[in-house]
Amino acid sequence: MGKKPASKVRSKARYHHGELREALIAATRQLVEERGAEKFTLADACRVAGVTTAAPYRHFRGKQEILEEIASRGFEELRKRSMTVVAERGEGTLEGIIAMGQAYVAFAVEETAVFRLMFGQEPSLKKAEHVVGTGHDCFTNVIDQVALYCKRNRVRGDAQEIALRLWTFVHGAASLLIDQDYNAVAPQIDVNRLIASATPGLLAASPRSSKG
Amino acid sequence: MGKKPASKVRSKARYHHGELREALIAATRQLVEERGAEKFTLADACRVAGVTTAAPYRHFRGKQEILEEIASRGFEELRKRSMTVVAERGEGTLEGIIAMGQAYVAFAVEETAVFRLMFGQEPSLKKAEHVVGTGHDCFTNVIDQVALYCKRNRVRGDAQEIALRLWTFVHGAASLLIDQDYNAVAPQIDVNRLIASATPGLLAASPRSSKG
DNA sequence: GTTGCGATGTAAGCGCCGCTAACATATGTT
DNA sequence: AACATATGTTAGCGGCGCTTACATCGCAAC
Repeated sequence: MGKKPASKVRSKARYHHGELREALIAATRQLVEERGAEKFTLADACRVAGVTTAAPYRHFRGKQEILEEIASRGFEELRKRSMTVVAERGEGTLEGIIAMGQAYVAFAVEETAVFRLMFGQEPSLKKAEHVVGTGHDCFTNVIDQVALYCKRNRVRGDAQEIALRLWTFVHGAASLLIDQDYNAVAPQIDVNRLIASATPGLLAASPRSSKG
Repeated sequence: MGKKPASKVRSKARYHHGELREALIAATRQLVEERGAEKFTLADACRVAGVTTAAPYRHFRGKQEILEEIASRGFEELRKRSMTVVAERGEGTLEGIIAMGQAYVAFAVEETAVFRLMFGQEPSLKKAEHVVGTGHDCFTNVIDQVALYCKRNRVRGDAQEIALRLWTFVHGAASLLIDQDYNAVAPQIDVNRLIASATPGLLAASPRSSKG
């Protein structure tokens, strides 16, 4: 009992971790992906990283700030994926645009918790400048592709509005899929096919709609 | 109404509340709408209802079960709204279907927190039978309208798939709107117009080839 | 009307959380 | 070597979800 400097099983019970910031981000990301962002506790992340629960406050203002960092990195990765996929399928083509949508959903499925953080309701995240900034860059990419498509195919219509339609649809698909809301209604749905089949209709110019 | 002789006037500090279950549901709904479902604490609801924090456990298994009840009632209200709006605009018409989508978004805007509960990721809600059931009924309504529309307009295509497309789009619009994700990209967006302009394209049968 | 009992509320308390303040240790510059 | 700073620890505050044991109420049987 009492105090003693007895070493633990750990090779070297360092007093200082050394890379605690990154270690906490990694632990948080893992735990959030496992148990969901709502059930995540900072204390658990501390245990994974092997530090006490007060340690994180040397690197982050609080729990929220770790989540912000993860969301911001998520936008960067999503943008990277989009650009990669479009480069493979062809800039400004229908196939490229469909592939972007499918990549969006794939990201949501593979990094569900990060995706939820990125687009969730947490108001403090909406105010974090670098989060909003990376998100905006991400969308600009879509507009560019749509504008190019419209130009090539002589589609009359605002590229921004068409891009918004596409984003809306694809985001809906991703949300309903990861929240398992399709299950009660169409458990066997193939979302990639759904996107491929809906995209052409969304890419058309706005029809003269009969008021709404 | 007054099948019960219970005193309507709040007498002084009764030991028994009398209608605690409903009072807690009401308090929860209010608090969740004010501060968000994640920040909501059962203890606060108890304070609003004027009881101790142990009282709810006579009526609910725990915090989660109150939220389930609210989600379930939300589905019922959403279905009611949908049916009302379609009855006004015309069964199986384009206008009726657009109006349903707009009603969906209106519900999400007016009852944001309830909407999030209904379609959120909380896994325990997905297992609650009456929640899933009412959600399913809600969607069946959409399929019926689309099927009727397709028959009248001789659209070849699976009504279920087309309904899924519509739901996907409209759910995406509602999500992006209430999570304020449009803000970083198109702050002035008119979602009702977006729905009206996108719906015709979504109602078409799956194209066998894109234009050109 | 009294009595007994189930339903419903309170009081007290456990373990966990986010966060803070004061203290201890490591790191690097001079 | 000595200090300044960065980084981790110990101890603790208030709050939460939930449980157990006790108090009170309402109603039915006698």
